[in-house]
Amino acid sequence: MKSEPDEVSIDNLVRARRQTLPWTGVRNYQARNFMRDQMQPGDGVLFYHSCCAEPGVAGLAHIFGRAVPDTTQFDVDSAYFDPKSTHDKPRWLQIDVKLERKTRLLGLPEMRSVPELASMRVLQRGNRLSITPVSHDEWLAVLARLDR
DNA sequence: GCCAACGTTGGC
DNA sequence: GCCAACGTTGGC
Repeated sequence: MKSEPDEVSIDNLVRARRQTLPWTGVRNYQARNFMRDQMQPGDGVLFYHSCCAEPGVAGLAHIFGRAVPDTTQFDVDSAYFDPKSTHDKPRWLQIDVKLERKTRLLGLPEMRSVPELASMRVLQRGNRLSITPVSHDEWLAVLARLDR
């Protein structure tokens, strides 16, 4: 799951109450559908910092609970307000993410150097999805690399 | 349903 | 700040 650290960083998650944050602001249907259809409570999450000086995996987390309507879509004061969404038919979803641990930064150049991560979705050219699946092998490769 | 225009993302 | 890439929008 990608986030701009200026918006929400791994340190925000470390300091959050119960070390849990609602993942709000996803405004892409494919990413929303991952939350709705694919993500299960307990699923592992790689917390990835994007759009910053040092992009890369900054921590590990897991999914807590199920996807529910994103509260920010109804908040007129939010940058994520969506006037076309209704309470009856909410368009966007959020899901709780709970910290596992902050890790050392596994930076993008290092990730690109790992053969097992060559086809990782988040690293593909042109990928703009803020939520992308991670295969079991990719997960293991990231964990192994973090232990170095 | 097509497709050009536009806005956003994200690495550098 | 630049630029490539992509998703969304809206006219037709």
